[in-house]
Order: sequence, then structure tokens, then C-alpha cells
Amino acid sequence: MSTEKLTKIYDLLFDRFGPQHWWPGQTPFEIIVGAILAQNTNWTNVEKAINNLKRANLLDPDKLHNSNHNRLAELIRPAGYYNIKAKRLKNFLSWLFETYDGNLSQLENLDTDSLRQQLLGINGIGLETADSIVLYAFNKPIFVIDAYTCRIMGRHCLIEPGADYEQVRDIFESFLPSDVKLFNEFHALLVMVGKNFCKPKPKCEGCPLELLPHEIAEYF
DNA sequence: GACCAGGCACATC
DNA sequence: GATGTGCATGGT
Repeated sequence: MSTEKLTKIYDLLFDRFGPQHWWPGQTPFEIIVGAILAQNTNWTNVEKAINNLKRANLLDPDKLHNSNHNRLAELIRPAGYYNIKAKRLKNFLSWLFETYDGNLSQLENLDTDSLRQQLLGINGIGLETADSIVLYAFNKPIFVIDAYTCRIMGRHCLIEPGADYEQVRDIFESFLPSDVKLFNEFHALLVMVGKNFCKPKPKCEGCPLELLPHEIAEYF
């Protein structure tokens, strides 16, 4: 991998598909809730859950923190894993209120690594969720890795077969400038490509290149 | 009806 | 440290 290659891939994707307008959420808190609800779940289902929370006037740290578990679980039911996700939302809020008095704006002042490490200490927030929050809710430069990114990079032999999360993240962060806007757009574009042009096996067996527009595939 | 979706924690070996 | 399993809805 090289800076030139990664940058070329990004430029081609951006020129072809344009800005993806991520994260699809209007406030930092909505982005955080969305990141937890999106775990291993189709985004359309997450939207239904978030809309339920909005209608119930619960999309607010204080209100969600004080909400009843069963009521919260029922509202987020469309997102799947609703019991465990209700607990994970509560875990985040318990940490937020115990550590920062429920004040999200205090998190903005933390440096990138400190925020990341503190988020990872919350039960239910793993690497991808923490990094999504750091990048998309707080605009700090972390490159988010997800299943689509690993699939695309793996299919094109751009990562080692068994590469773990941190190894893949290191590839992007080593060869790209630490730019929030770039990290935001690149990851969103990879998700879009994964959804539309790099289907799971066996449907996509042996043919990932053909599923990308030709002018882009030739550079992978 | 099977498979998939923008993971994570925990048990077990 | 690697591997397997539970969590669950809704779209294709």
C-alpha cells in the first residue's frame, strides 16, 4: 500500500459517487445513539428505532438516562438486539453522567486517544462503535474500520488475509493525512461500495472487481 | 425459508 | 490467543 494508491482510490470514488453526507444524524447525541443501534444491523432498521425515540421525545441524554428499560427496549425494537442495545445505551449514559455530569460538550475537549480509550471502557462499545463516535460525533481524526472495509480490502488483496481491526486502521492512518473530512468521506464511500458493489460470498465469489465501475476497479 | 445487515461480550478450549 | 455463540428485527 502507498499514499498514492490510497489517495487515488479515494479520489476516484469521490469523483464518481460524490459526498455521502455522513453521519446521517443531526446532533452528536443522535450520532452516538445511531452508532450503538447500528451494530450488526441494517441502517433502515436503525432509522425506525431513532424515529421512535424522537416521537417519544427521548432522544436526549437526560431523558434517555432516566427512561425505563422496558420502554426503551420496546422503542428500539426495530433495530434488533433491543434488550442488549437498551442496556448498551444505558451503559453509555451512566458513564456520561457519572464522569461528565451528563454533559456531552465536555467530551469535545478530550484529545482523540483519550476519548477513544474512555469510550472503549464502556461495556457494549467496541472498536468500530467507539471510532464512529470519535469521528462522526466529535469530528476527531480516527479512521473507522467496518466489515465492508475489510471485505473490500480483502477481496482486492490490499490487506493480509487475517488482518485485525487495528492493522487495517493503521494502513489507512499511516498512508493518509490525518484529516477529519477525508476520513469521514472515505469510510462512507467504502460502505457505499460494499453495499452496492462487493456482495458477500458466494454471490460475489471471485468477481469483486467486476462489481465496481471499471474506471475505479482497474486501480485496485 | 435462507441469508444478510455500518458488532460486541462472554464462555470455552 | 483463537474460536464459537447469543443477541433479534426487517429487507431481499
